[in-house]
Amino acid sequence: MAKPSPTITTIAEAAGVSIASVSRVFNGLAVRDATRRKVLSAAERLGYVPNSVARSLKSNRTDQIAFAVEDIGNPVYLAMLREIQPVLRAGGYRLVVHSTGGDPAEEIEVLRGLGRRYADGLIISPIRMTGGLLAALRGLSSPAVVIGSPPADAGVDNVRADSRTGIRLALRHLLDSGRTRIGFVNGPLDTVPGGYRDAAFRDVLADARLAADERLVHVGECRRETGSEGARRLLRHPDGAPDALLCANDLIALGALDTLRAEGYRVPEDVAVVGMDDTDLAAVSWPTLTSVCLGSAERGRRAAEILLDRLEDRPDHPETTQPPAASTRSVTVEPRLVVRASTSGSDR
Amino acid sequence: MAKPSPTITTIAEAAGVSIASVSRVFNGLAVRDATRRKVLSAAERLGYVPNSVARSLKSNRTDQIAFAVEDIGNPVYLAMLREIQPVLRAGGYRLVVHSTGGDPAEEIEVLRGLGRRYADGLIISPIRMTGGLLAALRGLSSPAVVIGSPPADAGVDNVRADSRTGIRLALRHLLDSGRTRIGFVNGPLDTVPGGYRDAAFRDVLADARLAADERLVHVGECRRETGSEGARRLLRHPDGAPDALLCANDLIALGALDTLRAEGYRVPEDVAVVGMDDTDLAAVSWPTLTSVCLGSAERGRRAAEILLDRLEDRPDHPETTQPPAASTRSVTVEPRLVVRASTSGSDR
DNA sequence: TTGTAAGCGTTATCAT
DNA sequence: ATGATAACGCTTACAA
Repeated sequence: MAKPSPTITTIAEAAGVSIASVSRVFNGLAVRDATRRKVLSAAERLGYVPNSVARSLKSNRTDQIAFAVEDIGNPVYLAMLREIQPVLRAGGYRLVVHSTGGDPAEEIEVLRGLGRRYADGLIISPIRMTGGLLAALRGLSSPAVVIGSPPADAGVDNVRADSRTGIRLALRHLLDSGRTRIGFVNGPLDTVPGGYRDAAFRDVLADARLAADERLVHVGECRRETGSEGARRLLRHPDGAPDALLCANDLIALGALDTLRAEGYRVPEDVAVVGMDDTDLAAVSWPTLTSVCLGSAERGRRAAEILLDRLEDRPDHPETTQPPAASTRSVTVEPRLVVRASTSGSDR
Repeated sequence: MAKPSPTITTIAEAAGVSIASVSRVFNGLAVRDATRRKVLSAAERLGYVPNSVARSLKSNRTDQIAFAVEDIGNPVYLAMLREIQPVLRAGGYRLVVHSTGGDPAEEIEVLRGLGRRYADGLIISPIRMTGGLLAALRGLSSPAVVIGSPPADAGVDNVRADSRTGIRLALRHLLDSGRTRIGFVNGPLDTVPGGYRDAAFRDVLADARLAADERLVHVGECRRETGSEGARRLLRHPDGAPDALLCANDLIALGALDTLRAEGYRVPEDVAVVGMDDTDLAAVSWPTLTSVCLGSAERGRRAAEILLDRLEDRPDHPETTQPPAASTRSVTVEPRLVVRASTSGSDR
């Protein structure tokens, strides 16, 4: 006996009222007390639960937000998710999570999916800002917030990190502690943060009147192996090993630590190491890792808040003239250096 | 000019065909080639995208699966999510993620939400199996899979870990390497795995003819601080420090390592340490942590597969007599010991 | 092959 | 305050 879920019609009949009254009861509209009681008791008895799909069809809202990232297993994106979830929940939204594997085609697919109106809004943290992606974003009918750095004319709300300043903080810290031969292990240059980091590294060194030395720069993937390989290579520098390694993220830094340990260098005495993103791993590694916090968590939270704002602003009657679509919002979250043992002998 | 999204009606008019034909084209049903072309070109021109909500209302499917856990930031649940996502994606489902904060009331709320039919199925990994939760699960109209250990008569598909065997593996490993005074830092006893671990610990010691010593057992939360405190307490044992510490999860083990290091014990020479769950942290800590892998990732994958099976079995016509509702499926994933430096001096 | 029309379960606009 | 009734955008008999 597959009980066909009761609908307002079922309840209306059972309670001897019209479907309109049932609807009113469940929407908290004005009804006589007696009616409300009849409806509620019938609903209770028959186990009625409102159908959110039907409601969505009428109201044109799904109470869902999509969150799309390259890999939800990545601690950086996870940190965003952790902050986004409670904010949206408080706003009455469910969260649909997409892990796109960094494939721009699949990211665009997610955007097209949004056109199907299964979600009321989108938070996306694209790994690469391709033209197709930006076009798809622009064509979106629902509000979206980008966590990342789209070009200013992209016309989309965004929350960005400041990896330039992050690099600067890290380098200043190293220079201040007397390091002068600083190696740099970066991730792919064709990503937005990768490019920024590279430029910032060179700028800051120039400011400090230190010559750029290509043999002190290694480019690879954002993985632990890159850190190991990069460190191995940079340590072989003809003028001797560098006295510090700046790494594009914590995973790379951990790989570098592996190599340093294997090759008998002391950290931080012989070589100081700095990571980026300040993930959980930084506090756990040995020695604990100095890392630049780029504010993933805060960026997630801000993005969610901005999206909720946009969602609230949209009246139920799309015909109504909108308050002149408050122009694109762009927020930058300040980086913060978290000093731990890998650069400062003092804490264990 | 808020362009009201085009619907099949718009397209039908533009293409000079009926809405049925438009629908057929988008569902890959038989239509004359000329018709298909007309429809597709109109759709392309007007930027038509099918409305998934309307489709859901008719078809009674949402193509969404809900995944509910206590805290999506917990590496164990994250490992599940990472495996679940691609499986469901391949099956054509989106993933709605709920982080309930471990509040049974909120878990039940998620289940009630399911009644609203915003998802076709559910994977849930409850931290505590309360009666209310089990009742809510039983009352569910959609298929659900529990990652955890509901009672056999709960009548719900489940994928369970075997923490008993996990504890056994860890203890055997320690005993085999000559440790005899083994401390145990456990999490809350009123959770299912917590209880199992406690019982298993005592059983295995009894099997090995070792007396249980309450002063070698510490119970706390599943947090790093518990590990530090627990280790601190157990090290003060009147007969001297234990020669091994078994910890209920990796986080606790990291806390224990902190204390051991602070108090000058060598790991593993003086005290061996074993964690559980084999999270990313285990490979990163120093020394790297021997840990019992309870198969979170595999459990996630299996749960998703089972759910997809159930979903496939359900005919579009609920009236049709079902194949006798293949009785409840219960799968147990075997634990696996991952030996690292914290118990075996040999690897670095 | 195609079109007409009847729902799917709501919400919202009318009268009453 | 309540009840008919018309949407919402789609799928699907049933007819043609």
